[in-house]
This record gives sequence, structure tokens and C-alpha cells, in this order.
Amino acid sequence: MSTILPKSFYDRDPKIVAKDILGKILVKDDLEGIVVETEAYYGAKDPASRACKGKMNFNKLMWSEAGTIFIYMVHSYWMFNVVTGPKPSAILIRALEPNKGIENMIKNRGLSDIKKLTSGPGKLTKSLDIRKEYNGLKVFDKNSLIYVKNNSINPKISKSHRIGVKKDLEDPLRFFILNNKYVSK
DNA sequence: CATATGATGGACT
DNA sequence: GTCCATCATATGG
Repeated sequence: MSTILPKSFYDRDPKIVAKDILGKILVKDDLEGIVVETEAYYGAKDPASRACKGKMNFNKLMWSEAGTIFIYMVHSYWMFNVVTGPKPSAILIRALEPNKGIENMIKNRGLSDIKKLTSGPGKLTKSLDIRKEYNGLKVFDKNSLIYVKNNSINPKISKSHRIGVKKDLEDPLRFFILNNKYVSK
């Protein structure tokens, strides 16, 4: 029986949450995907973070409670983030492994290549039909349209520098499941 | 298989 | 106008 991850799960350092959420199941409606790749983002000390230049209208959700969904658009694709511990900070879900509702994902995405369905941050939001209307939802609330289920698998985790980031920090902040074909390149 | 490049839209300076 | 936490295509090996 899978349980929904509680708020306390997210109220920790983003690096810890990013690592622990790998292998868990993201649920949106009847669509499910296993989280296989994430990145951690910090606040003022992180030059790649949207929050690095202070609290603005568009990024103020990063200061709300842990477990809040924060969606941001880059290059006309939606990025799906969850707010974590010391504010402002968040994790970015970068890739999923399709688990349930694959037919609908294909429909949402207009593509039949399963490998390309959710193997990137912009692709998974399109496949799950996640748009900015979901901004501010609580991911630990079982009545929410979007939530994360626990999963008993214990994946082999690897880490690296972040992708597509202009100025990265020294610490590797990207986490992914080893040998999973849905991890983005 | 690999690397390169242009399109994309919202928010900032 | 400029900056991106991207993607799909095109081209070469």
C-alpha cells in the first residue's frame, strides 16, 4: 500500500529531498510516473536559482511552505518544481518513467515515442498536462490533483552537475537513477 | 551515435 | 532588446 509523502518529507534541505524523491511516484489524475531525475535549487547563494535576486512576484512561491508546487516557464515549456526546506529553495523534477496512463500521455504530447514521453523537464509537464494553473497546490495533500506516492523500491542513485545551467555551484546538485533510460541527456 | 543551431514565450533591464 | 532551470531538427561519423 503506497502512502502519500507527508509535508515533513519536503521540509528538508533540497539536496536531501531531491535524492530521496527518486523512485517515488508522481500522480496527476490517472497519470503516474516514477521520478527518475531531479535537481536541487537554493536561494540567494545559488546563481542558477530563480530566487537568487530576491523575492519577486513571479518567484514568491519559493518562499511558501514546503511541498508547494512552483511552476515556471522557460523557453515556452513548463518546469515542475516543489518547494523544500530552508526558504527559498526547491527541487526541479527533470524526468519521469511512465508508469500508468501512458495512452493519455501520448495523447497529451502528440507523440508515440515512449522514450521521449517524459525524459525531460519540459516533456513531462506536457505529457502530464501540467500548466501554471497548478501553481500553489500542495503536493502532500491527498485531495490535491497532484501528489507523490511512496514506493518501496530502493534505486541506485548517481549525481552530477546540473544541466543547462549557466553558472553552476561546485556541488553536484543533479540526482538520477542509474541505468534508467528515461533520464535526460 | 554525436554535436550544433534555431524557435519558443514570459519576465526583466 | 536580452536572458533563460528546453526541445526538435539537421547534419556528420
